[in-house]
Amino acid sequence: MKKVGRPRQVGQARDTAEALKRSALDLLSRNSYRSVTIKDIGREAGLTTAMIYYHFRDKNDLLRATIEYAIEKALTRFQEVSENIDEPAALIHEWLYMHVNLHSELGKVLKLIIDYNHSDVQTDQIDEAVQRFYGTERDVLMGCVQKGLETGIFSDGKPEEISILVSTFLDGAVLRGQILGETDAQGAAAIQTSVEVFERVLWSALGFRGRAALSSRTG
Amino acid sequence: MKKVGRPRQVGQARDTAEALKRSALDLLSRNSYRSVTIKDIGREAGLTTAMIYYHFRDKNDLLRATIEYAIEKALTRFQEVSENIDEPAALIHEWLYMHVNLHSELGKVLKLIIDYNHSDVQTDQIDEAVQRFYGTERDVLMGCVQKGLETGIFSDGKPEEISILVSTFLDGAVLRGQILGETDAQGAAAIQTSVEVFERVLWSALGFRGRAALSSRTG
DNA sequence: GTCTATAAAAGGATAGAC
DNA sequence: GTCTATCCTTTTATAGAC
Repeated sequence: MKKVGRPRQVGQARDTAEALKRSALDLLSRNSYRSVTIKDIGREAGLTTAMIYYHFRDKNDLLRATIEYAIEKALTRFQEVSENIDEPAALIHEWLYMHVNLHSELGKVLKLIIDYNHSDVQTDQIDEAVQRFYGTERDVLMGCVQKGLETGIFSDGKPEEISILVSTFLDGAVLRGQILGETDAQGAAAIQTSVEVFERVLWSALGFRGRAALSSRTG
Repeated sequence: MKKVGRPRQVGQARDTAEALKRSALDLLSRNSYRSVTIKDIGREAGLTTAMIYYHFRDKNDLLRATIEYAIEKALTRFQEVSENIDEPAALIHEWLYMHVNLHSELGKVLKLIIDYNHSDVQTDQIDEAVQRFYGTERDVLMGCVQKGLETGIFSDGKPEEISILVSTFLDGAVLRGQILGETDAQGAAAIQTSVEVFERVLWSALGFRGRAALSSRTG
């Protein structure tokens, strides 16, 4: 069922819709859904409110599109990291520090998910995107532990449990970055410290004894 | 400068103000500040909107009072736990499981703090209350580690680092409880699992070898 | 201390011109 | 595809009776 006929300025349209989503993401990561107005979003994108209703059904629809946009962008990052690293300990290491480096982006996603969960807007589409988001993390982490146990570099830990442990901790770390550091540097520093400590503790929980080689690369 | 003269129905007034704060807390823990209306809060408390303006300056003032109210209640709980337990490992254990048992209350506080941080309402009073909240946790945890190292039941770990590790993790756990379990049981289960795993990992990080005696009490 | 009624402002949404 | 102008609803806040 492909759309035919003349696609008039369709490139332009996509740009505008995306500009609106970017503006919405930016504003929604700093303020709640209800406190960000249609006018705010339009102004931020250099457009008027009417344009939002041309590209989206209503404000809720823009929220849906924005959350999906943010999650898909984050998932792309997730894949870039996880596809290029085979060695389990190295991948976990990268996973942890990806959260330090991208704490600002990931903080926005987390903030949006929290906001969405506490809003009256509930759609299957977003629910699935959120599930995909956390599911990907779970798959990556469980896969790492599993593989590490098989190859013998890890001697301890259940994949399911470690996965929950890590992703719960990282949620906390990213959240702290959001709560503490309004100034970006402060947030980054807070996350960095806690992740460093956590990594050491994690290696110990996994019975991993080769961290010196890894941490010299990034730390 | 003490107020004298007849304090007409002053007890009643305090009750009403507190009822409003309780209603506000309840609604604000499930919805954002901007999406909760003055009318909602009034209705929840069985009163009209005008009463809010009798007891509080405006909506922002009610938010401020509500956050302080929630934080003070949580701090009271914190003290109840930390005052009655001397042994460091037992106190840390209780601290962790307090977050499981009170995940609903603490989730509300966390939600309010996040909301406050992302609102345009910024007051020194609340900032101080938030600092006191996290400061208390920090003091308790650092105190435990310090004492444990001195008495020799812990053989490893820096107080500052462990404190950051634990409180960051617990933020994540409580947040997960909020995100996942709209149903209270689900949230509790999710937190419980992750805290159990974390506790084991933590004892290992502290070089603590007596956990069997402790976990049999609560686990 | 509490209510009813209402003013005043803000926000979401649409119609119609270009 | 985009803008201007505007309508309608919701929400905050106040005045005044009881």
